[in-house]
Amino acid sequence: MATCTRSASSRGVLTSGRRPPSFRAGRWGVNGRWTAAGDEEIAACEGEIYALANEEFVIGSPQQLGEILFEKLGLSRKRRGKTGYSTDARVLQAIRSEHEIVPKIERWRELSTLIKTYLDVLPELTDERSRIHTTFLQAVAQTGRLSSTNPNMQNVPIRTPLGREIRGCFEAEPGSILVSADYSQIELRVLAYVADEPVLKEIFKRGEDVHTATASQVFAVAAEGIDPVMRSKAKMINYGIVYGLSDYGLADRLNIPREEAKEFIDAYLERFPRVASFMTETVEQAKLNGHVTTLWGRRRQIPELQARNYQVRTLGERLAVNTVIQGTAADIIKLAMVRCRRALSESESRTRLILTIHDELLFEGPPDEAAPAAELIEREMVGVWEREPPLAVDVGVGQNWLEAK
DNA sequence: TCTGTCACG
DNA sequence: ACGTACGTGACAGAC
Repeated sequence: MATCTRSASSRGVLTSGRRPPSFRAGRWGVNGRWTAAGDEEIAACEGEIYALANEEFVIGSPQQLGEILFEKLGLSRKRRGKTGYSTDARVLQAIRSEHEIVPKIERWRELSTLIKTYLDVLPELTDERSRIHTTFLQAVAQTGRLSSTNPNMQNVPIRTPLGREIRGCFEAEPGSILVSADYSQIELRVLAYVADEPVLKEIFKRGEDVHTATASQVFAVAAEGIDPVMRSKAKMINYGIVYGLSDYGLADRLNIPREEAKEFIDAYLERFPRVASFMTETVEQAKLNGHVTTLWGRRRQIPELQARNYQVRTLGERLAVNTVIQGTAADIIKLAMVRCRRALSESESRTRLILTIHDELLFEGPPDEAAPAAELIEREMVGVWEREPPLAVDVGVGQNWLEAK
């Protein structure tokens, strides 16, 4: 992979270098059986869905699916888009218990997405060494992040059990090993710093689990009393704050009444008051200047703030706050890439940076170098930032990308 | 070509 | 009262 500094490419395009992660045909043979199983399960799903709907239709058409669910079967209509009622994953989740067809559709969606987008495509993109080469775009994402295309290596599945199988298909070259290093909750740490919020900073300085600690603050319950449901609500609130969520948005995502969502947000802002003032001050400044800047001076113009249209203007307000946080995190990982490459080179390491995914760096190198390389990488990533709260990095080593994570 | 959906962070 | 979470890229269906 070529190094990615801000001046690296005037055309804004970088291709990954000689050693991208491989997607091995051998391994694929094993998974060939799995894909066959996937195809069979999809076919079975289809049959069951048609039987429950009492007709055949194109399941992949949101229009036709909407007619079946909301007109023929009379299920609850949630959000609507430009052309009709939404049938997206959140809607299906909310109406899952209303009809047994819904879980079948959810399963069909999961299988068909993973097979069509990844399993059918990636093996076709391997080179003669079974390796895959992505292209990084440096001048697309408005926040300063890199993006990845053809194929997009920054959205390889991991969240579901099936998705994890796909992640595991990316293997180190024979005789090499992968080292994955990711920043832990980098955006929330950046928020704690830029907002100078003492309670949030303290959570990170103590090394506590930030979502559990937030749940404890918001719900006024001791950390020991926080169950997984409360923690996941707090996680939603934590990230929602970074993105500028509304009570309506939180209510929709947590499937709770709007009043309750409003109470959660109010409780959060009361417990972390400097986050509230950071948001209003950032928006105020952005309205005056017409732009925001990240900690390292990356600038984003936000013309939306001048719009007369309310919807566009409030979008501008969310962009202002989010760009400072996401953009600063992008600055940090770019600096980390430069530092890691330089330090590996100076120590005459044979370990190479092969992929960057917003808060994660992936390296490949000789197995006997993995331990010292992991130590070096962690040191360089943490060392980008000498502020409070500190950054934290999780490092893993493995033969494939799933094991390394 | 647009829209909806969904994969990741 | 408004409309309702940020940033991407890929795929399928509708027009």
